[in-house]
Amino acid sequence: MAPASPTFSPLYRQIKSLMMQALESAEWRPGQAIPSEQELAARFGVSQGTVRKAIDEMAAENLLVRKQGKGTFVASHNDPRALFRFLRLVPEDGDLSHPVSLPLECWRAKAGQEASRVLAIEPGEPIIIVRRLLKFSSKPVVVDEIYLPGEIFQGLSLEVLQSWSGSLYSLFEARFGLRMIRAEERIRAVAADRATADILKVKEGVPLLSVERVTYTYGDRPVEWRRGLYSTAEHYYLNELN
Amino acid sequence: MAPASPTFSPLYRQIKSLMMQALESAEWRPGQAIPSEQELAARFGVSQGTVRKAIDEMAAENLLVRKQGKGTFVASHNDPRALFRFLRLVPEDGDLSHPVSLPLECWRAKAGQEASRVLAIEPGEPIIIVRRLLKFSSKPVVVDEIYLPGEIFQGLSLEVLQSWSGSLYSLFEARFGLRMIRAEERIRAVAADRATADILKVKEGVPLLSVERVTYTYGDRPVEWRRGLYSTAEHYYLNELN
DNA sequence: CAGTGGTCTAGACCACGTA
DNA sequence: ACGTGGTCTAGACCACTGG
Repeated sequence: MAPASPTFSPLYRQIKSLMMQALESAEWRPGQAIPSEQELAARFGVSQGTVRKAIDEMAAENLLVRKQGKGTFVASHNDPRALFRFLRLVPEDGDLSHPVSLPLECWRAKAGQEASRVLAIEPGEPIIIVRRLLKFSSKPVVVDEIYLPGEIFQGLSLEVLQSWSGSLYSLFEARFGLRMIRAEERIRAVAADRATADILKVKEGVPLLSVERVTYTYGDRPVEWRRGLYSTAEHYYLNELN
Repeated sequence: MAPASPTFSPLYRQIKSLMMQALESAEWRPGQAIPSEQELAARFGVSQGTVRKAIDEMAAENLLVRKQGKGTFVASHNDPRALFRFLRLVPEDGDLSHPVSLPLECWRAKAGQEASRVLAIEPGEPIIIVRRLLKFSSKPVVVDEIYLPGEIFQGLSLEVLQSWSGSLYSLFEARFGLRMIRAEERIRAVAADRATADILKVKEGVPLLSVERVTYTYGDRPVEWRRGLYSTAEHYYLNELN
């Protein structure tokens, strides 16, 4: 008898993967509209409903944004709705003012054991390390140390960082064509060391949140590794469990 | 001219809300199969596709679980897949053994300011407080203090807790007909007090994760407030950002 | 085999945004 | 008025499960 197909893939998933290619190859760029459902149906030779289901899934994954009456757009970190997608820290009082990013340092180095493992590059390959401070209402709350593959982020410097007014990820998107689509955070409680305590204006030894984040772009490629130390005296990390 | 309808609600959402009623009224119980899509379509007088879309949304919200060839089931906390839906703590080494819950105390009290606010009950109304320890591979890792509305949890006692082998929420579901469907966690870093340090076998003052959780049942009714203190020496809190 | 959910189609009509 | 996404229908066929 014929062997059961072990890898049945419905049409709409094949369409989806074609559309993913259009994203990865930058045929469709962040912020831009993609072709209408009718056009895509014609282009792929399927019905509108099938294209629709592919788009539905991609919208659910925050890759596309549908706007009734206007069209379907490639998600962008410039979109105000995406700004807080990765920052879960919230002020105790309901202060809504945007946090401000202050780049402190930016230097080059070679990947050590841990960085190479996390970023899936060879040990010794160039990386870029950024240190920056995050302020809420002028108060220092987060110190981040960010590790980036040098290969991808050529030309990144403290000047570039300081002259950019938007979020880090919108800079990465605009300047390096890199869209962050998913991240994992590992959270622990640690005691503030001397240097960090000074920057965050807390006492040495105060408990801080240690937030390690690995961020992925298309194809689950890790492209950022960062460790943040969060002062939780007047802020907390908010997580919604569904 | 006719006023524009300010509250347009598509058919499938109306169907969805009818199905939500069937859940809340316990017409359909956790673990049981709901009627087939065909039957529901007939019952509500709509096409199968419309029922389908309602079910799709509810499945996305973890209220229902579809099983091809078998039917659609009401989600249950007894389902092994649901066990880790609310516990995000993970051992540093990939140890997969289930954590064990050890109830320590259970007593009655009257709701204070904070408890009444969070649980949306009147100050002075009866509440039940549970303290319990969570062990991973026989090591104490989490101390929880859990506040429950006495109204709902009548008959809850230390004996009941100790004689239950499953998760807390599966107990709540089986014994009190309460299904937890959503939660918010507020996370901070704090120093271990003496009592907690003793229980978790760490030194006083060690940084711990403070995890405050409010859990909601159908209709966004808060029915649990708990505060956990997590030792993150050999474990971390894992959060996936999409 | 019958029954369930899963996919795909084609067509009609509605709501929204823009011009 | 037109084009977009959003809803709804009816029907055909496929994949999976269990008797």
